[in-house]
Amino acid sequence: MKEFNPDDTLKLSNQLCFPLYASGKEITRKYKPFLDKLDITYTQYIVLMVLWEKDHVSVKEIGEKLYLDSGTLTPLLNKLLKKGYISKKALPSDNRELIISLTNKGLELKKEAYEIPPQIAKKVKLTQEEAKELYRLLYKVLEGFKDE
Amino acid sequence: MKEFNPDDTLKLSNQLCFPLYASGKEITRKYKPFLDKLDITYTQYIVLMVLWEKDHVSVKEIGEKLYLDSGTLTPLLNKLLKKGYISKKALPSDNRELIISLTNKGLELKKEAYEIPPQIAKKVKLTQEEAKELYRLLYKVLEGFKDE
DNA sequence: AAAAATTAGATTGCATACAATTTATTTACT
DNA sequence: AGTAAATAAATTGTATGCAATCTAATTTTT
Repeated sequence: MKEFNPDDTLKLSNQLCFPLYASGKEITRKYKPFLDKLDITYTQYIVLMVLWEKDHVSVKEIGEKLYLDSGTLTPLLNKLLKKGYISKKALPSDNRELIISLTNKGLELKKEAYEIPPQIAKKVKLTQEEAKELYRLLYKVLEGFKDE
Repeated sequence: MKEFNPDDTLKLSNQLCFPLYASGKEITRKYKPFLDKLDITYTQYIVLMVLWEKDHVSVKEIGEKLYLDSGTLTPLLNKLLKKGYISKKALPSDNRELIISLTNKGLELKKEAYEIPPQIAKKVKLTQEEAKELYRLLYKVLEGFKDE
């Protein structure tokens, strides 16, 4: 029978957090060569993904979907604006809300992005079932964090 | 039978990458209140974890274990040095290598860190089996990335 | 041994992240 | 209506994270 050693809990190899942190970092890195061609970053890409799925959303809504706050989004949206992919407009019924919309150029970009997910999927060496289970577990972690 | 729609691949909800990115970000955020008490950040914490497990390692070795490069580690190690948790010394047999060692203060900090992993584990709402499977899958993703 | 190639860290520049604060606006309350 | 509370973004400050480049030291080649 193994003795319990408090040191063990502090081993990198015993922490779920570390592979979560590292794989999150590494997978976004895999996107870089593909996103470089579109001249956008990973975070800009997921913001565009939100818009491609549903146009005309507030900064707040983008932030909720992506777990990002205005400190990250404000400058990032300004970059997308400068690149001509989005436009901003205050909501008439509530001037505090800023509605983000895709420009034609931003919409066009979607076509070029189609190629990306399959290429990344190829790099992730999991079976269909494993990928599905990983997906389920990650969302369970994320959902579990919400009620605190 | 469902038709295949290319738009579907670009939905946030269909991408494994996004929950990986988001959960990695969110779980490190959960550490903040605990690490604030020790006056260290998450990245500083995992560097110390490497050292707590094996003292006197090179910057390169730390980087390999944590998937971080010198651009991240150099300034971060300088902060840990300033706080008095580590010391630096060039390897006599190879002056390019910088060996990082724990100070007594850095070693002492480990005792205060014992409490942290169990507290985080409590926040992750997974069963033991799920946590284990998630762990396995994440390492499989990380390992799969290595051979490219 | 001298030149070329490699390697370990440091540096620079750009892009997040996020806590905390501020500002403008809107809603709730008396 | 007038003030207080709440809300959405913007701003500020600190800490990564990484690509690209640079520098010094070491190894490999010729």
